[in-house]
Amino acid sequence: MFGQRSSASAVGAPEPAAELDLNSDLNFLLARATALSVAASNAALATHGLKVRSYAILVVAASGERPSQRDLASFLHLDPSQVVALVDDLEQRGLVERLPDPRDRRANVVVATELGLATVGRALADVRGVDAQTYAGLTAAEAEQLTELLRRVAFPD
Amino acid sequence: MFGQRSSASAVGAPEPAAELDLNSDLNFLLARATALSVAASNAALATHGLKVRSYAILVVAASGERPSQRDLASFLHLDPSQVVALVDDLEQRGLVERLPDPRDRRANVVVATELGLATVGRALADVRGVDAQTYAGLTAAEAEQLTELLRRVAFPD
DNA sequence: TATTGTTATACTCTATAACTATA
DNA sequence: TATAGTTATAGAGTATAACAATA
Repeated sequence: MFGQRSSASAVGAPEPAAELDLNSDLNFLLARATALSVAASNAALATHGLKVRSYAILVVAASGERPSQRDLASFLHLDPSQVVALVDDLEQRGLVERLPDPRDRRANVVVATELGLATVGRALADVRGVDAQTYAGLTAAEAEQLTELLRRVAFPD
Repeated sequence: MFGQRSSASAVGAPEPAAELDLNSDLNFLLARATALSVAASNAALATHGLKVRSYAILVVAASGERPSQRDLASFLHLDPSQVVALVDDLEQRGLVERLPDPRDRRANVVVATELGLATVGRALADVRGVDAQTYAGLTAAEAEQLTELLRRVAFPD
């Protein structure tokens, strides 16, 4: 069902509006592709005790950027109060540290520990593994193309 | 912050792993683009008392496909128990009807009413309006290209 | 025996407001 | 006066198991 639009409606049924085809709807395709991506990523991350949100925090903490919790919140589109809980969890497991920001005594800088760096490296490899399945329908060039188009949507500037 | 990778880390900081750049990560860009899309769509749909999930149900109900609740669940990646609540809401507001499936007395077929068709038409127009903003960074050809690439990811067959 | 719709339940995710300490 | 982190809480979204009617 829903593979292609039926060319004729059932006799007597109210006429459906024209362009009501979710298979061509960017919002719908985006949501569905993301659902597959998140499910696959979470499966790959479960081995490491991570989910997409905690993994994203860990990746940025391991990037060398030394983000504050506020930076993490705005970059990852999370509420600051959610970052607290996520960093709490990662810190208790020894994957990240909260370090004082020398330039603002209100702020914490979140940095991955050595264990955190090792963990994110292994997690990344596993995510790449499931990505091969998730994006199996695309060639490498198409995946690169998709990345560029999505970047323009995700970061409108 | 995070606009481009810093070329040099702070002295003495642990060396970050190489390809830890979320700005090039398909999973991350997909999630972020979807978050923007959902927020914009929900804002456009609020006027009509809809959100993306109830809107999706209504769109399929208005498509002439005459889906069962089970069809809706699998196509929209929802649990059948969620479809119950969503269809309840739409039915109570007179936007869809549950009709008996002549070929299976267990199943309901979900069909948009005349009011539902009118509503989905107006909602669609408003969603198209915010889409112009959401995808403003893309030309029409690029949006079409993105649609095709996402379709291959969202429907792996 | 399997499937459709349904109910109940719990768990995750997300959003909001208020507080404290610093700026 | 505004901002960073925190706490508490409620709402939305999601997942699971079990049940009655029907296949």
